[in-house]
Amino acid sequence: MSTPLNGSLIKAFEILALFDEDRPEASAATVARQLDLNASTAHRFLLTLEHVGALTSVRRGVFGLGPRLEQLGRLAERMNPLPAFVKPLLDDLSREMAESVMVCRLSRLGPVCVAVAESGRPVSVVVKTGTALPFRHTAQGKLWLAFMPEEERSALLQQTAILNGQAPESSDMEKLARELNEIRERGYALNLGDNEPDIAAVAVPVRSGTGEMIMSLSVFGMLSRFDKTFTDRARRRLLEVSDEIGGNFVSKYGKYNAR
Amino acid sequence: MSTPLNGSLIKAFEILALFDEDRPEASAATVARQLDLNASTAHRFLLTLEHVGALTSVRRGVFGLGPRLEQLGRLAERMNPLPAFVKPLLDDLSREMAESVMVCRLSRLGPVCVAVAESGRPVSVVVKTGTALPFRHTAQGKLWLAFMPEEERSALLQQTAILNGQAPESSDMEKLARELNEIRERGYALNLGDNEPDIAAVAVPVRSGTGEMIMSLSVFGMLSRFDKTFTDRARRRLLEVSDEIGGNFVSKYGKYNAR
DNA sequence: ATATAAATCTTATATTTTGAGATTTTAATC
DNA sequence: GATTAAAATCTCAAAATATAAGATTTATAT
Repeated sequence: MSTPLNGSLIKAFEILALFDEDRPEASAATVARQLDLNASTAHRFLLTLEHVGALTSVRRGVFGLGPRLEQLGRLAERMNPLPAFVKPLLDDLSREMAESVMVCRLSRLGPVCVAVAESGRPVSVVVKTGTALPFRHTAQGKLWLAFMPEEERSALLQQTAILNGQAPESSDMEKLARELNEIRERGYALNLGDNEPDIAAVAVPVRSGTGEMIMSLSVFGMLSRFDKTFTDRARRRLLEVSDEIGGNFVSKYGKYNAR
Repeated sequence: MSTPLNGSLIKAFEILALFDEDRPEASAATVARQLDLNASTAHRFLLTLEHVGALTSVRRGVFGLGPRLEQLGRLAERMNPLPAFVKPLLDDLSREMAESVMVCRLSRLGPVCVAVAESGRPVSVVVKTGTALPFRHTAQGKLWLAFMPEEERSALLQQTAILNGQAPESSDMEKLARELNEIRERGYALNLGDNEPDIAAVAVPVRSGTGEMIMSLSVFGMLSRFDKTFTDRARRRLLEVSDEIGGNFVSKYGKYNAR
């Protein structure tokens, strides 16, 4: 057969997978029970994971996720392969639509552009990779809000308001909630000059195999060029390409939750 | 002696430590050379790390950090032990100063309050953990800006400006640069009503063993109570406690880079 | 004080990991 | 096209380590 894998390492990551919001800490007894390991083996794994910084000792016998994972996680985010994967697809789509196209992942700052193909038109909108878009008033931002869990959306909107130094009006929140409902039903988001007067965008979700939104894919450009014919065509093409990205990226890179 | 550690797992994390900005990808040959491993062993580790999602295959034989690390990193950040560690120290200091005291870590949103001890005064400033402070005009924000690398500061200021929908004036930038220079020379930052008219704060860096800033420690309260005598005393005490936090936290949890 | 459960340590043996060597793949050169 | 060299990948017996049974220590409740 092919190269066998290292069983210890697999077990170690199974241990790391035990931690989540509902289980922020674990003891050797917990690990032993959950993974059907001998207590001594569980204890040794925990001590080793602590030694490498992946876990940290909360108190005697109890461990939580550690700083090394934070560091590696941040490094991994800065280096992920997504941009290289989608760029060729974006280039093709951009040529076809004769507008700029981008893919965004979610960050706490808002949807962050991770890959962009520019239209090459003399007058067009320029967005650089790494740019975070506002959640409110952009197609990408509203799309992410529409498809994220309610508690997360509330927390995020509150954070954004604090940063902007203003409290959201409740009538604004209701209007937004209605709009997000529409987006969920339609399956795409539109911006016709809401954020910047002359800028328009159509955005669709890219989904993982289990249906959750992992990226947004959008066409954007000058408002004057986004008539109904164009936006309908864009929406359809975007949804086709997003299916292609979702399917191929997942099969190539495994389940990839961008959030 | 005590419980022996699992050597395979240690080696796996040594492999993960090979990746950084200057080495975003690695092959089995690279790993074998860097860690003095047999090529087959190196190959097996890489395949196993890919299997668990810690690495991802960029192309045949070449791997980069993978999505599982991103997920674990984000989870770890949400659950780190820092708040529990510093809270008793903050409580003591808050009682001594008769003002509120907090520790912030850096996030892209700004310094985020991870632990706070409130003063218990009838009229005082309330900040909750999880709250992100603005970079501009707060003592904590300016402190972080002062001690972060130039490229990172520029990128961050640009991001913040985009989110706020305004471009920074160049005279503002020069004024800020002078102010950040002062902060670096003094070793602490002050806010006397810059952000909110009635709020004052003194903030100092907490450093790791290698000298980089890993947290900010600050006293904050009503401006009317922050005369020169108080701010001088606060600054001195903060610097003493920050040394204590930096030394103890690092020895307990290892090198902990909050950024 | 006693009892119990869990954390931690010890150590012989069972199991897995290792690495030498074989095979396959790829890229460069002629 | 053929040849060469380096690296990726696979195979399998020997070496090394991981495992787990059992002992000891610790903490908590009564």
